[in-house]
Amino acid sequence: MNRWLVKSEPDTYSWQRLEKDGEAVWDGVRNYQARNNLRAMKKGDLVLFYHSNTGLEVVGVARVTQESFPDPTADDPRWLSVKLQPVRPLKKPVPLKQIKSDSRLKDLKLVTHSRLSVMPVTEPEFETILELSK
DNA sequence: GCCAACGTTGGC
DNA sequence: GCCAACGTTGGC
Repeated sequence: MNRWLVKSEPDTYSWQRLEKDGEAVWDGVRNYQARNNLRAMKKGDLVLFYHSNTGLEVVGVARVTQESFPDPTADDPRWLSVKLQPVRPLKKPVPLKQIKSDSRLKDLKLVTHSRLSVMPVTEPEFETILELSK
């Protein structure tokens, strides 16, 4: 199983909305690197859900429920979407500030490549974030 | 609201 | 194919 992190501006699509909807089509990604990451997602992969712009914290864990398919909102079928379902909210959201100050997370793309919206997370990084959320 | 970082576009 | 100009993202 692989692990990922996706970013969303809560004003556009929040974790609370995902919980309410029960499942979401993760569309609108228009960046090649992010697209390649969507393509590599497998059903059952776990996904950290991060609020960008407002919030600036990891707020929940989601799961991939459908592997990549052409993004219904794109003209070009090469852009892809996946489906996500909420698993659980973090007891304590993990703020970017805390992520940046933890040496175990220094290679996380959220820190090193801040504009990427869909990124892989290693298992130790994933576990570290869950640990910080307790 | 500002600005740095990054990606994309388009002229040459 | 290079690079300047421009647009967008996202942290502060």
